[in-house]
Amino acid sequence: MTPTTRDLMLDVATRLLDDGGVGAVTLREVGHGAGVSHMAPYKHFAGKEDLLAAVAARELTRLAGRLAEIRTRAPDAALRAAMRQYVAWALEHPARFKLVFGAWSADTQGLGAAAETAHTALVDLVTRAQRAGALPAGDPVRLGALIRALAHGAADLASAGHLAPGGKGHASADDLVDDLLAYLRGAARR
Amino acid sequence: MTPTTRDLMLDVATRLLDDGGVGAVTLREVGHGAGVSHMAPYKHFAGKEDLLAAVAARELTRLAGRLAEIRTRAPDAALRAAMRQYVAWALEHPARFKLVFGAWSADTQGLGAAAETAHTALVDLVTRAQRAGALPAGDPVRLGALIRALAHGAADLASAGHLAPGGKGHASADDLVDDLLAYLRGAARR
DNA sequence: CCCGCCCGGTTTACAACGTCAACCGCAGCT
DNA sequence: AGCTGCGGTTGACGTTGTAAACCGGGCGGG
Repeated sequence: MTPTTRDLMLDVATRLLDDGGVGAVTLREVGHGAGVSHMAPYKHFAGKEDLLAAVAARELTRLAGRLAEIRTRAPDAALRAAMRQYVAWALEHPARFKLVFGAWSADTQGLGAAAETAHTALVDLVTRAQRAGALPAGDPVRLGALIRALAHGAADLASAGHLAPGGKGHASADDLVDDLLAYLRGAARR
Repeated sequence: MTPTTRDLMLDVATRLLDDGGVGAVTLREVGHGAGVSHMAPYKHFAGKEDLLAAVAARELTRLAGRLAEIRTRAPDAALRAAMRQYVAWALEHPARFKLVFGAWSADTQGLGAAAETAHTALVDLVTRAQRAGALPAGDPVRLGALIRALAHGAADLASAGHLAPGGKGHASADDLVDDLLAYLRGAARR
């Protein structure tokens, strides 16, 4: 089917997000970009917050979907691939990243549900890696939180330009993820 | 000496930041809160960005100062204390945290210099911990980046409410820092 | 067949914000 | 005394989020 006006608005909002940050998303321009008036968005969203929440939910769902695809690979490589995917996405779309993983004012739009799905997928990857001997034993939820927190922090710092102030010890976000997984793999063999 | 109008404005801006996020900091209200008109801030700052950069620089300098105090403790405990300080500060003042560690448009106000100071302090702590056998060998800059990235990510996720969706595997940001340091301490003994 | 209703859309209006421009009084130096 | 610059003011403008009121057309019930 031809895309609904609502979906068009989501697309426009996402594009604005990408080349100007959250502040550059203007309801008026979303309307105009979708070929309607500046008030039309209110017919589909309760307000700006709600629009952004819808964008975030769609992005999170897509991200979770790509994580799910990765699940079909070998357990030990899958986790690393998933974290690289996460980091690469964050660096390529910093504004989407900040929106999706920023504070949500309202739990509208099934944002929580999408997050739950992504979280479950990660825990699954961790469990499989543990069984493959690539991660130490222990609560997979907690281990997943550790890995995710590192990937998140590395991506956030890198995207803000706060990694590698000097050119010498230049560790990229990917490098940090690899470092952590290497240490954890070492801990598994003991 | 009695505080200058400029410092008053920084205080007002910081307060607004704390109870409303970056979006709630209004130049007009900064002026009004400092007892002057809505245009007075422009006599001290080039614009809103510049004001926020000044606030960020002051906060970063203070944070670095507290890290420097910690340096006097025992090497192995100092690093953990520093990371806890970082996390606690982030959770107590989420808006300041996002401002200071968000993307800086302009490097005005000595923001870069303050960051360099804090970074140096961290690397120093890491080096001392390595000598004390609490961390594995390796480039201290890179190891510092790893630890900082984890603390940053854990604090950011926690402050956004994205840690521990289920009540059971509830790992706090502090817990994650402890986990990482424990794994690293284990890796040092090998 | 016609009537009324709702849905997606429009126009108009308003208040808040960042910022530009012009003006102003006073301290301090020449 | 007069000029200058700094900290301050008032007023205006354009942009934004949002409220309110209006409107046409498709559609289900009489």
